Amino acid sequence: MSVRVRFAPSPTGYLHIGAARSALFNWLYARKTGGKFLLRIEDTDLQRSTDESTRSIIEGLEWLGLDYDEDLVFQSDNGPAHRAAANRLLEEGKAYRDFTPKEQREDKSVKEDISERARAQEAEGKDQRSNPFRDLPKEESDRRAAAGEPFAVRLKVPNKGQTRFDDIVYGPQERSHSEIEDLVLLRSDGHPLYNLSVVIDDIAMGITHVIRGQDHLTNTHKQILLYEALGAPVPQFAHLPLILAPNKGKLSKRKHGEVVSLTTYRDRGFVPAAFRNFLALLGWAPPEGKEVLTKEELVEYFSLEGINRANAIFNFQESDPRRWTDDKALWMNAEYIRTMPLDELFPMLKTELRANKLWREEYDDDDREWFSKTVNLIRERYFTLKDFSSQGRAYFSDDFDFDEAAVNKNLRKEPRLRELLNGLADKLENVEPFNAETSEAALREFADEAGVKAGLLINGSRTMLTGQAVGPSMFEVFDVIGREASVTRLRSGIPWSM
RNA sequence: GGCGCAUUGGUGUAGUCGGCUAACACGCUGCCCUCUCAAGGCAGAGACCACGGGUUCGAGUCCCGUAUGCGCUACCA
Repeated sequence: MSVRVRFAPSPTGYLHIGAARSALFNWLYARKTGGKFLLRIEDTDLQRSTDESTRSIIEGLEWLGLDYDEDLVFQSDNGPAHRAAANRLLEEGKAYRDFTPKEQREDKSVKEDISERARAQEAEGKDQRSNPFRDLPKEESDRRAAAGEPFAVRLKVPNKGQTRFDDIVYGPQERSHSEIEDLVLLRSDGHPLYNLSVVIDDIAMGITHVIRGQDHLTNTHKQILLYEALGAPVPQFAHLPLILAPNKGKLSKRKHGEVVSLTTYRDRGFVPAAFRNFLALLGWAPPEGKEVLTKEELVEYFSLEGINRANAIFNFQESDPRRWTDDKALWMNAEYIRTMPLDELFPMLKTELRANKLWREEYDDDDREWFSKTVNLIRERYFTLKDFSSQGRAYFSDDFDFDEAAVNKNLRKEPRLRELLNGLADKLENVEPFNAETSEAALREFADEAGVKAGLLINGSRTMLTGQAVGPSMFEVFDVIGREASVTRLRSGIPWSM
């Protein structure tokens, strides 16, 4: 039987990186096994679900390069099927109507509520199975329902026995039925609940392997009970360790802000392949230790068995702007930027430069060679695509800012420098041809004549030409900026009047 | 409260059937290179493998217990 997996997010906000990682693992497994990767939007919570969120999920997957097969499924379209399944179980006596009035519950105190109820139940000697309606005769149940009395539908969990399954990641799992309550399938307003919906939809979609977050590990037993009640084959399960915040708590938008949202990485200049690569390494390790892997290599090496069981911490420091996200993610991105084929980098650069009005169409044809050379020169020290339009601005435009610290360090320190740099400009004006070698020779010669260290002129030039104190080899910069612009910039009065 | 899962340097992980002087990557420190910053090269710091006990000639690896963290326990998803 061929593998069918799915990614089933609920569209209640941005795509969380944890969810993105689940999607990745599902996708990898499908591609590895030649199976299908399906996408289902779990939009049954109408209040919280938005179209915008659905769009961002689809865009996010696309950005990561995770293409899905077959048609997109909206869970909300399957409401009737969910209800029909619940009613069938009711007919077959595998579920029952619970006429207990619905309890109002405050969302914030659920956790305490649960504990309190559990303690109270224990004190009264009740167990999960103590529901007065569990064994209500069918006729009476039918009569009360017909009379219009509201009811929820609950699964009749067997008193004795246990469910067991072999999780591909976590190994054999066993849970006694006595630990499982009679879960609600249908609310009293007829709305199907999560556990029912997933199971029905997974059956309908022919899912063979359920790969999802570890937060569903214990609930899996309930779902297995449903598969069995429904007479459907139980899929294989593989639960993934969770991704936690540095304090080992939940990674949430409210607490941690934009770091958890996938779109942030797109917007802040990540190369999709780099982020995908980083994500794959959270909870999984390639068998041979090589960590920088192409999409194809990820598919080749991936296996569910290789997934780690302990939760991973997403390591970032909110207080430090340089560590706004995980160090390794940033490193991975830089690694991709400086080593990936230019052909693949160009489209991303085009988008980035265009957004900042730094793109010129000639970069695609006449100036292609110059553009390649320039990008190659500067990409080595950049971490994100954004750096090309910020730190790299001076390479693509004459209109750039001077970094004040750089001006202080490289220009103001030496009073004669303004005059010297003007002299250098005069000298460079007559260098023929103008390139890295000749500009170097000219600069060194000029330094000798003036009796100053070459470094003084080099560093000064760097700041005059790029506005910064750091950057590539100065002579390469002269070459790339060109004679005309170099000379003009050397003579500029701007930094001197700052 | 109950149940489940996890626990290897700051972080991500590797450690097959028990032999480890505990490996790799990121980060960190220093040196080299050098016109700066990176990259690269080299060197290094950092883990009594959560703790306690047991089995064994020998335990990160097996068993039991404890602690801590996380998850689930909803007419949320």
